[in-house]
Amino acid sequence: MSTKDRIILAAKELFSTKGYHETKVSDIVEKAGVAQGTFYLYFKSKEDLFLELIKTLHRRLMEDLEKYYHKEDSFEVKIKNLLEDFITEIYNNKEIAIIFFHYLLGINEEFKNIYIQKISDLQKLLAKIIEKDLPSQDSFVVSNLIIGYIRQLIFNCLLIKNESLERLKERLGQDLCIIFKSIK
Amino acid sequence: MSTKDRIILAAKELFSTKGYHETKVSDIVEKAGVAQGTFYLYFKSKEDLFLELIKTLHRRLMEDLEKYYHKEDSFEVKIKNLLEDFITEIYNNKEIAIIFFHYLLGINEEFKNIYIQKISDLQKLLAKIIEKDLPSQDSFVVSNLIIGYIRQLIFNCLLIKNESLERLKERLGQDLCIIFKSIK
Amino acid sequence: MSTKDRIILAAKELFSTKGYHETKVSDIVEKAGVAQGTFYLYFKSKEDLFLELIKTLHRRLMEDLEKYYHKEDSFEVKIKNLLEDFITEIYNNKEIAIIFFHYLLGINEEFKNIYIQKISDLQKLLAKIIEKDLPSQDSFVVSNLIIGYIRQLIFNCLLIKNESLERLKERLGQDLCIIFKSIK
Amino acid sequence: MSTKDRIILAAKELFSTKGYHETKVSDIVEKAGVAQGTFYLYFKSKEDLFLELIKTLHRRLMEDLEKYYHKEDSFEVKIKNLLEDFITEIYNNKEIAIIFFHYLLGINEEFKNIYIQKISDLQKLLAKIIEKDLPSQDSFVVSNLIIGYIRQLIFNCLLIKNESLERLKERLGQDLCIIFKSIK
DNA sequence: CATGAATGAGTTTTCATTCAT
DNA sequence: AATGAATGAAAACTCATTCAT
Repeated sequence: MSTKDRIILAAKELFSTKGYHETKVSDIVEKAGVAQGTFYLYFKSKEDLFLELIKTLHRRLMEDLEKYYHKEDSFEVKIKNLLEDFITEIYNNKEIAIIFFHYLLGINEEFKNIYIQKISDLQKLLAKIIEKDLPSQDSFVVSNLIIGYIRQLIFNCLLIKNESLERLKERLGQDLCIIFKSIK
Repeated sequence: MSTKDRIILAAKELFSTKGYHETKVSDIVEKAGVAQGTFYLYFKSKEDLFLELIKTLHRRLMEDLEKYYHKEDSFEVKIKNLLEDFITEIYNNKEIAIIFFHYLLGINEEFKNIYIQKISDLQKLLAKIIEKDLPSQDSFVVSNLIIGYIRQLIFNCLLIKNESLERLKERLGQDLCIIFKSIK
Repeated sequence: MSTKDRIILAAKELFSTKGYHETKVSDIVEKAGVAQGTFYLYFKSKEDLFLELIKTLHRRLMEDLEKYYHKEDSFEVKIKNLLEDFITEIYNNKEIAIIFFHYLLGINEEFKNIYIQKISDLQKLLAKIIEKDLPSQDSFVVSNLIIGYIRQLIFNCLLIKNESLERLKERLGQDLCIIFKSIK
Repeated sequence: MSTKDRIILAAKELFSTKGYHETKVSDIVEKAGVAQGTFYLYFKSKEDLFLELIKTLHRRLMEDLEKYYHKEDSFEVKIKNLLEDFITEIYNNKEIAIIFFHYLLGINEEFKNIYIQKISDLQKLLAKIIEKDLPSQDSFVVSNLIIGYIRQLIFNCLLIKNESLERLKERLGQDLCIIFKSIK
């Protein structure tokens, strides 16, 4: 693995365990097995690395959603597939997902604004996708509920219980029944 | 207002705007209009004050819920009254609610564990309350969904839009219809 | 002596001995007998303290010159008194004078520009003062020579030989004879 | 141009623009278009390169002066030719001249001593040359004034205005008239 | 000869906390 | 009770230098 990847891996794990401020650059480089200065060959600052992680996940989640914008499946099938893709991406980037959905908001004002912006991007795109099947006001409420649901799933299944991807999809299947009942 | 209250008021506002780490003791005392040393007459440390805020809100929310444990109303009436009381308490302690539900988890490992403990206390009590009307497995899922819903409400209505208590209750009423559809 | 003055005194001596970059904040606080953090109670940064020293001396030298702008003495008397006042001020702020006239230019680009600006301020004011007695082109050349002479005096008498104020004035007297010969 | 010369050229320009400390080895190699490690094939250290530049200019200036030690021209002709050679050498090594005459003194204690030593070498040789025409005490004062004059010329004409060699010699001619008036 | 990734000692700066008044 | 000057440990970041390729 490249030096840069070793640093990223160490950072992801530490940020998701200890939070942003309590993760020192010295923790990261120690875990990555490189010298302090090496960190700054690859990242301008601790903040720079942190935002790179956040932005990468955000871009991927957006791309995952975009693929569904033109899909012509039935509402329930589309939502089911979309959410399965979404939580697969999240599962494959557990640590950053935890950081993104649960830590980012409380770090400082700058990051708070980034969180609000990025979460609203996701929510709006989701709303646009389901607008074809629901009136626009409802699509907004539902997209909001879905984001909240995903966030809760990350907390319960990844942050607390560290469940497998299979278990995650299983839960999703069950919960979708309830959700569909409520919105149709 | 007493000196201690002035410090608490300043701290609540700053923590909820800037987060825990970015709020300096010097910011708090400046906003409270007292000297640096005065802070330590009333609080052992910055952490001590922070936890006092968190614990106070948590205790109040628990007390609000407990009152409903022995209520014999119908499920829907009980839940509706309970949530109205709950969000009223939250509204009256907006800043700490934001800190509690959105910031606490990401500060450090110690606070993460406190968050997990306290949020699970709330959720379990809620589950116990609705267990009378629902099978225990469902009560767990529903209490979980309700906490997630409340959290989302705090984010959208208090943190981002800063809406009034009336508007909050209005939304709650509308959303409960959907929620009840899904759980019955 | 106040803490701030102790820091300033230590800084002046160290900057004038070791230069700006080789003087560490840790050197200054050690010499001043205060803790590292104390430095930052009084100065925003090392640069901030350095510029405060420079600006204070520059302001004083400008004020010394300004007093002569409206004096109606003969050219030779005026110049003699003016230069005596000037070198007295310089003598009383030896260390900063050495920093100002000999070190400032070579520290970095920012300080280079400050030096060019401030030395040109002094030179222009001096030129204005002697313009009454000399044609404007000559006044420019002469003020330039005088600044150069003062600079050389600081190097030889203060930086290398550390001579007394009396010896400095004595030299000035002798040298002025030569200078007057050349410009009249 | 050889790799070594490319490094020297880059270093000269950077040192004379930004000063010693603010010029990083990474700046030099980037400007020279070579790799970081290549620097150390040709120079033991940054200091080593810097001193090589300084010593080379100093040796050349000393050699320029030495040629006049046995010249039997009249005082005025000798001084005029000598200074023309001197400023031609300086003009051809502008950047190092600026570093030598204006930056070296303020870098650190080691370089300060080197400056004092080298400038005093130059001044003493100059004094020896003019001792044949002037009493020894006067020769010292005059050599001192000449060095001060040269320094001022470098500041005004090379560092600030970047004038041509022709313009430099023109000024020298004019100024020498004044200087000769004062010392004879 | 040349490279450039890696090093780690060294520096500035921050800030929670203390304590004499 | 209240002050606020002083502390010093701890953190982010820099950069001259090395060395395996």
